[in-house]
Amino acid sequence: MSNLIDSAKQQLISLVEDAMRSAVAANELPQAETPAPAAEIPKDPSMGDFATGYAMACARALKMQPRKIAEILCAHIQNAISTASAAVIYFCGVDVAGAGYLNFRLSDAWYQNVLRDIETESDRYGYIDEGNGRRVMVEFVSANPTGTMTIGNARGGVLGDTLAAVLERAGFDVWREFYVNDAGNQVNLFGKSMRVRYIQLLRGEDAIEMPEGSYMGEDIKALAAEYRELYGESDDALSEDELVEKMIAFGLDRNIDRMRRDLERYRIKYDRWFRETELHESGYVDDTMRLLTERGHTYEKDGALWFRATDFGCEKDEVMRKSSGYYTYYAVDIAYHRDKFEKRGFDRVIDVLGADHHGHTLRFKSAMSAIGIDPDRLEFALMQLVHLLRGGEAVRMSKRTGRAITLADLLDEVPVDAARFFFNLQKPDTHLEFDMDLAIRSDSESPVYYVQYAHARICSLALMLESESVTVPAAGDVNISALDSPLERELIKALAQYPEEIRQAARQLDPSRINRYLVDLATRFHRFYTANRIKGSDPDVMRARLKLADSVRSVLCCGLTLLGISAPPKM
RNA sequence: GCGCCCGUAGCUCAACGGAUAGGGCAUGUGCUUCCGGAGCACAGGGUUGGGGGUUCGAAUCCCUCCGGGCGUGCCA
Repeated sequence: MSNLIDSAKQQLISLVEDAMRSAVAANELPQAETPAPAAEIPKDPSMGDFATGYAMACARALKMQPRKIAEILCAHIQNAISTASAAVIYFCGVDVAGAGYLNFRLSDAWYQNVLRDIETESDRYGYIDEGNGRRVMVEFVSANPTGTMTIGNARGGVLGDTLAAVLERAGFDVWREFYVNDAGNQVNLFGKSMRVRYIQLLRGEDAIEMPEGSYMGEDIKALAAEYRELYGESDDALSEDELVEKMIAFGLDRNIDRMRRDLERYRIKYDRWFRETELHESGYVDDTMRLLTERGHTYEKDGALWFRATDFGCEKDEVMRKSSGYYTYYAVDIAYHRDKFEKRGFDRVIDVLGADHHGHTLRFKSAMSAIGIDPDRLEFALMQLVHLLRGGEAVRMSKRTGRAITLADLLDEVPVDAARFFFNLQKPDTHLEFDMDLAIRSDSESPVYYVQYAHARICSLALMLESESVTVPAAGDVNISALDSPLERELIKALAQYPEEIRQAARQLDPSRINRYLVDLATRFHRFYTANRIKGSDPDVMRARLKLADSVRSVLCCGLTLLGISAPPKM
């Protein structure tokens, strides 16, 4: 449960605040309303491990030169540092730089604590208690069961799954859910399309035409063929409605089963596959519409039931129940989200959606307000769509044409480790270009191998030293001053950054931070490892460096595990 | 038309409002009697789409224009 980056920042802020009070008390600085100090990490470590531009921020309020303010504060902080107990103070020095920056140097105690935390927390390192056990549901993929999953679902799957993993480590009680749209127009069309293909199989292509708007994909033909194999040819005698209904049940079961298998292959497992039909059958949609009406948020027009969405800032009102008597997807989704919050008691709900659904966000929040649920409890992780390239050309994705590259195709060609890493390398709100050809030959090029290689390298080093009776020492036995080069200090700081990355990833709903962090950590390790011999060094130095390397191994393993990627000891 | 997202090196992406805007790929030059060369070091590459504004300080916030993506259904 440690976060030494954050602890150091807090301590820095306290030191600055105390110094401010002391300086005012000593009449060195005037009493004034000043902004709260903020700690930052300079890009260039030669400017300190931590810094604050507080003196600059105060210049206007104090009507003094920032540099002068900084010098006064600096003297008080130096005094505080020198009189504090070495065991609890994270800084060993502070100085004034530039226009008025206060630059802080970390103490040996801080560095030693980093290694100690990684050792004691082991595979739980990076777990923080930001969530305090609050229950959060992450709903993701939720692909339409009338078709196959696409490359876009490959990105959404990794985003949702790793976001859930990040939230777990941030201290939330996390639930993964897949919403199955197994009712409505699309499903009906799906059944009708299958029926026509089935009849064509029995009586020939010319016997019956695919109606306008049908699902034209090969997958529908394949399902019809499977159906024929299972049930024979006698179902030709059923009425159209009977046959369609039977085919829907059959087709959905097949497709959902396939999705489940493909996702498991992709290392994604859900706590629940929630069926839309359940909301209809239990009467919960009716009940939710009744609630909406009771609260005065609906009206009838042209034979349809409308939701007064404009009362909540939407552009226009929305149909809840069509004049045909059927509910719209939107009405059902309102009931579904009410179920998440009211029936099942989740504190937060995060929906992972493709950016083409961004128009939903305000509508959903409005509906939550309308039924008395705080809309801030519902959040959206929007993900830009994937542009798939093959042979240098864009591949269009369409369920209807069946020309799309599916998730299953992807997994046939690209190793799961690489796919999971690649799709989560960029922030969700950037368009992602996925070059199939590049991914396939990515064995040695993908950044995932770079990270795994660092891990494997350390494992084999430890193994080799062990054969010479050199084992990894305990953190308390490490002479931290033996790790005094900039590369080593930077590497330890990078290790300390991991819990902070989890926190930021959880706050920003951006798990791709972890991927970039791991690449950065691996880079720092490779640099350190190239520059510093371990085997054959002075025993004190060797043991300290070995401990450092082993700490890197441990954190790389934590991060890769979080991402659902293997951390092999050999490659 | 209106709304949301994006525009950073040849390509692809980073950068709590902070100091000289960084990494990867690609290009060029080097590094192995020694712990894994799937690695490392160095180099070239930029008016952060244009123009205003806010302030000690802007890739970041505000306005405006340009360019791209996506929405804007009694589809889901």
